[in-house]
Amino acid sequence: MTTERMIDGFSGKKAAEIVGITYRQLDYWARTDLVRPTLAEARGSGSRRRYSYRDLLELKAIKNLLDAGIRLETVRDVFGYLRDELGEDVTQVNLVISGNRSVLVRSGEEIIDLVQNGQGVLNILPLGGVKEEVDAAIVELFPDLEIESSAATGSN
Amino acid sequence: MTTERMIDGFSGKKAAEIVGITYRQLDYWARTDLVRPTLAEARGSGSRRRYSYRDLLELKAIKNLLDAGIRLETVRDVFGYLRDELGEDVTQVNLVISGNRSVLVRSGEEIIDLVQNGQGVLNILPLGGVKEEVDAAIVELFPDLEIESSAATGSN
DNA sequence: TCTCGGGACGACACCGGCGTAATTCCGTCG
DNA sequence: CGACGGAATTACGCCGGTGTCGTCCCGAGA
Repeated sequence: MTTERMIDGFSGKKAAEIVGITYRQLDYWARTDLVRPTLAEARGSGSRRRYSYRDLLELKAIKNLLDAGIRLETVRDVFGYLRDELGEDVTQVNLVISGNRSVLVRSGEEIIDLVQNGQGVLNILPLGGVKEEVDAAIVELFPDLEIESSAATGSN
Repeated sequence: MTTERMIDGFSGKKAAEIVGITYRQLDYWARTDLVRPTLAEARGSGSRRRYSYRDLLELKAIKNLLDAGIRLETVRDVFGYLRDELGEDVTQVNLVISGNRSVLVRSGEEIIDLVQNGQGVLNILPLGGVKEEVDAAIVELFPDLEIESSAATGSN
């Protein structure tokens, strides 16, 4: 607050800490167009990326998929679809990945149907948990940051 | 039938064809102790592996997990657990992989519970489908082989 | 405007999971 | 018994996904 107002968002290092990935992964994903910082891209060596709160949600969702043993290649396909549908009501929605197809599902009933008909393997990621995990990590690591349920402010 | 009776089981090449993987994968998996032929191991160059019908089920289950984008490393962990539980009633049972834990689940209700409590990602593989797929592939590729629901005879 | 530090960039290495040959046999059949 | 075909073995290479370093440079602070 010394100057006037810090730029919103999170630095690369902080984003990596919050979602629990290495900086190398964050960097690699940014370069290969998996998750790029929406607030500020890198413009050459020495510049600084700025990640939005929604970027953190995507990063955390990816982290969860990786922890579940999903290949990064598959994650790329999934988020090609998911990026459009990822609205503001991420709460209580489940992401279902069936082979190379991805669907957003609300109720548990729909999931049963998919399992019944289910050919192939279903990967189910509860997106609500993602938001909770990110928020928890923020208050734990950087308690001074304000969180207002789907929007946050970051400082360096 | 010229000699007397062919040795039961499937050759490596046939097993690979039936489950839809490359021979190189089958070989690599056998050497790295993911799926080894139960009827006859390799005893040096020139020898021949013999795979049982249940081996085919495991191979096909693995193939399905790979197609779903699961990392082979994770598959290894899963089958460390699954190999004991993989009884004869593989029909209509679902394999649920939660992180590094794996569970066998019968009804769809239990799945919903898991999703509701669900932290992390759930991978669901319907094992019944595996058996159907293998049987179908056998009759399609080698119609002369007899299939008796959970036991089969192979010739070269 | 000078400095100084953090962060992007580039090159390199490494390991897993195969593909692609060439090689070496075992088995079986004539 | 001698040859031949099919299958296991070995060697080599490739590519994806990171870890590790060293370098370079932007940006904030004074």
